[in-house]
Amino acid sequence: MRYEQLADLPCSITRPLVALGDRWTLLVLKEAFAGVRRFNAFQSNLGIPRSRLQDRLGRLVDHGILVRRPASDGEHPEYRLTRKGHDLYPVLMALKDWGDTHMAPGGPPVHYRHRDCPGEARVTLACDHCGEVMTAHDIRPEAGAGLVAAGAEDA
Amino acid sequence: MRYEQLADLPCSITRPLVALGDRWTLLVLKEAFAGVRRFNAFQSNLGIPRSRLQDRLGRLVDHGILVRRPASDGEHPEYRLTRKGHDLYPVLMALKDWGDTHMAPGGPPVHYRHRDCPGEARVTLACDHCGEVMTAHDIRPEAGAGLVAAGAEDA
DNA sequence: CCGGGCCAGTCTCTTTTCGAGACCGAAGCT
DNA sequence: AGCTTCGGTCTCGAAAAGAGACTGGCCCGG
Repeated sequence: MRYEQLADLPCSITRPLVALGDRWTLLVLKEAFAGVRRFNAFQSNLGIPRSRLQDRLGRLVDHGILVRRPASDGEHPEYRLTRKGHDLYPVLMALKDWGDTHMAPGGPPVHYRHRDCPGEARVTLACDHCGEVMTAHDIRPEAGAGLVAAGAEDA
Repeated sequence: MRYEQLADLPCSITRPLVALGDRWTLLVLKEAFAGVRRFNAFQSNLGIPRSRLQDRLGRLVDHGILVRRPASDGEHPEYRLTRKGHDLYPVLMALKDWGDTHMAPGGPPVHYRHRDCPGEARVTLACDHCGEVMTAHDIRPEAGAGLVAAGAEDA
C-alpha cells in the first residue's frame, strides 16, 4: 500500500500518475476521446479483460474523469468524459507528438488536423508571461501554496 | 502477451503508452527530469522496490530513453536522459498542468518558472498552421503515411 | 409467451507481476 | 583486516492481471 501513498506527496506530476498510471487507464481514455462510450466498444477495441475494464471505468468515474449514465436515447449505460476528463487531452496529445517523433518509423499513422485548416495539432511548452518556448533546462522550480500547506500539515 | 501487441497498432498514442504505461516508469522519468541520476537516489525518492527499479531502468535504456554509463567523475554508473528521453518533458508537464488544476486543492505545490522571468511553464495545444488554441473538439483525424504502411503490411 | 441475441457486468481459475527484504560482490576508507 | 556505501540480484508470499465462462436484463420476432 506504499504506492498509493505517493498520491499524498505535494507533487502535481506524481498525483495524476498514481491515478492514471497503469497499463490500461490512459488507453481507456484515449478511446473515450475517440468517441467510444459503450462498455463493449472499449472492451473489443482494446482487448482488455472485461473485469479489468469494469474496474478501470469505475475508478475513472470515482475520480470524476468519466460519468456513467443511462444513455441519452436507449437504455444501455454510457461513459462520457467530464470537464475534468476533457482536460486530459493535452496529455494524450503530448504522448502522440512523442510517438510520432520517436516511435513511428513510417511516419505518423494519423494526423490530428485542425478542422477546416491544413494545420495540425501540436503541443508546445511555453512561458505564460513572455511566450517563449521552453525546455526542461529553462525551468526554475519554486515552492507554491500547495507545498506550504503540505509543510504545515506535517509539522 | 496480448497487451504488448498493442504496440504494433498504428497509433502514436498507444505505442508510447505500452512502453511507458505502468505504475513506475513515468515516475522514474519525473525523477530523471528533476536531476536524479543514481540508482539509490531513484530508489529512495520513490520507494520503489529495488528489483522493480532495476527492471524499469533497463527497459528505459532499451528504449533509448535513458543511457547508463560509468559516471563522468566517480565510478558509480549513472542514468541520464537521452534526446529521446528529454522529448518526453511535455508529457510530464501536461500531467502537471492537469494535476495543478484538478488535484491540488491547496494550490500548486511547485511552480515551474521560466528562469529569469516571472512567467511559468504551460502546455498548450495549438494548430501549427494558424496558431489557434485547440481542444479535442477541433480535431479532424486523417490517415497518415504510417497508417498506409501498416495497411500494406497487413495485406 | 417463448426462444434468441445483444448487452453490461460478474465469477472463477491460472498465470504474471509486484513488493519486502535479505543477500552478494566490488570499491573505498581507517 | 574490517566497516560502509553502492549497484545489483535472489527468494518468496501477496496482489493484480488475463481468459473465458456465466448471469441477468431487455428487446425482438414468431
